[in-house]
Amino acid sequence: MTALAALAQENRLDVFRLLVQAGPDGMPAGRVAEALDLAPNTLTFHFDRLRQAGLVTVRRDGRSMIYAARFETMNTLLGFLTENCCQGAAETCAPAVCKPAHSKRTKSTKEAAS
Amino acid sequence: MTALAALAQENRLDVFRLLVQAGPDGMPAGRVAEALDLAPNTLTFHFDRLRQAGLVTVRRDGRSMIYAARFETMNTLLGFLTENCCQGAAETCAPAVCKPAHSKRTKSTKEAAS
DNA sequence: GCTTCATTTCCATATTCGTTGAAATATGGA
DNA sequence: TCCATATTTCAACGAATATGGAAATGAAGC
Repeated sequence: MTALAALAQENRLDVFRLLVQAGPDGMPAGRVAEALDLAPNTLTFHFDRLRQAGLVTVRRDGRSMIYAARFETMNTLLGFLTENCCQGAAETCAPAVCKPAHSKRTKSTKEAAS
Repeated sequence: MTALAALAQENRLDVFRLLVQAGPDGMPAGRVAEALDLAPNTLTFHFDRLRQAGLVTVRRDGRSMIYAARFETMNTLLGFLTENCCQGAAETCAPAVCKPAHSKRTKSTKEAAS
């Protein structure tokens, strides 16, 4: 539910999409701010929401903060939404899966895919 | 986007789930209010949001208003979310589909499935 | 240690949201 | 016509949200 709410906001959805495109390596906050033309403090606010929802991870690299999408959570959300749709008839519903655009088969993506 | 926002609220999500369970024939507002223990005016507010998002339709039956889930819109939303996830690599992503639990193959559901 | 760069924290503000109570509207039946 | 039922409309309120400016924090380079 918090993941759903986190994505239900234009700017946050844009941020997440951008991070999905960036792939598992993520991308520094500053580049996101520049790409989406968002004030850095505003962006921090949205990052917090996304992180709280488990949709994003952060790590520090020098003075930059690198944010990256968590595909696992996105897949859980998609699973929840389809389950929601096909109550009691799961077999009639195709499962939805979210993978990095250019899969690098890292540890985390393997887990998410399993 | 409005569909995403519409579902990102506990009560509204519950309402939608209930309507999905109810299937294409839908269910009167009063029954929804009773099932979820929501005040009728509050419920109208949420129905409006869902309708605005195209997630729900209404028709009058006697003094009751019958609300029904629109699977088509839900499928569009799922499509959007997976597209969002598999940018440029759609073939690596399984499509998500939302169907009524007990498919009755009405005109509208056939359209949604196509 | 000082300065610069990247990001966050804090505080204020305007807006939107979800809910409620009271009154209005529409339908069906006696 | 009068009444009961089902739902909506309206006005109001507190809470949460999104955004902005100013100051603080942390890391790197001189």
